[in-house]
Amino acid sequence: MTAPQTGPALPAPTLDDALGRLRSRGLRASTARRLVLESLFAAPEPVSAERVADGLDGRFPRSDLASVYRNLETFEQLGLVRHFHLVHGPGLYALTGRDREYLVCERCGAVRPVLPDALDDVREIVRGRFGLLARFNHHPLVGLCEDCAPAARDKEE
Amino acid sequence: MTAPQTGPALPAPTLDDALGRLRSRGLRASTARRLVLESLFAAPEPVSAERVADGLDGRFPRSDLASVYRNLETFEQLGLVRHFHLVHGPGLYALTGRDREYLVCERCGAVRPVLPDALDDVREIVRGRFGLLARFNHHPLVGLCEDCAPAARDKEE
DNA sequence: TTCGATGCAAATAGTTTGCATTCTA
DNA sequence: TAGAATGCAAACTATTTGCATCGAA
Repeated sequence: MTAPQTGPALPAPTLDDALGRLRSRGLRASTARRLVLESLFAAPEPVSAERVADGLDGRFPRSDLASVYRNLETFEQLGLVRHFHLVHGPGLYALTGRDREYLVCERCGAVRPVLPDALDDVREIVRGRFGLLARFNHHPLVGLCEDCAPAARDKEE
Repeated sequence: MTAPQTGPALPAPTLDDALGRLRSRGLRASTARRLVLESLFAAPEPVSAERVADGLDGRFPRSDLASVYRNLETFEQLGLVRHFHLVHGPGLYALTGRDREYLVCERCGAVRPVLPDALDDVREIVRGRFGLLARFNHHPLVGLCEDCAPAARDKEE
């Protein structure tokens, strides 16, 4: 298992910028990598590796899924990309510089992205009490949304 | 997909109690089910389905993994069992009445179980601000522990 | 004597790895 | 042209499902 290197989160504003970052580290700006990056720049929302491999549902040529995973990991190590997990489904990838934290309903799956500072006071409580620096950008804060809480309460007590 | 029924969380203090609960719902107290319950009563810590199938690493006779999953789900619907996910690895199962919430370090995997009321003020903030009833018993509160926070900060900024 | 439950095998989702081939620097 | 990256297949982890058989009530 490779050490979990998150990499410095230095967003690349343009595709050429990102390719330049690759080259400057001695990595190669291959067609396959360009394709993945194009998809990420084109996607308004975080996307799964599979959607990237599908060329964003056909908007770009297909690429190999295994290579997409490898390349997304490379980009993540360079700080170009971040990925996170919602409760269900595949991991989602997005360019850095668009970072959010996520709240998810474990019952209906509803996702709510929030700006990181919206949870700073929570972070402060958890850090003070348990010495843990809480982060909700890679794994979300999970709970029950207003629609689901009543139904769940009935079943539980 | 079956509707996510959590079931009323009524702990069964003894094995016979749990078997009785099965019978009272018209379900059968089979040998396989007895075996799973024995493992859960014998385990001091939450256990994976695989460890249960292995008879708690040989302390009990083996059982079929698929049946173990089926039975754990049945028990969960009866409110006898709860399961939760840490960041890595399989889901973990434990008898109800031992409920905890979990804090996990996303970098080193360190797990810290806490009593549910230790996070009540966090719950209150999140509910007030986002209308989400936060729960950290099924999916943990994830962050960086004191050992890992400095290393991660270096790589990220 | 019924259904409910079992055990085996096979399928599933998401992701990773091995390896011969291809392409970039 | 050397070594990085690709593409395909195969492995992998955790879990679920189909189905013929078995067994508890």
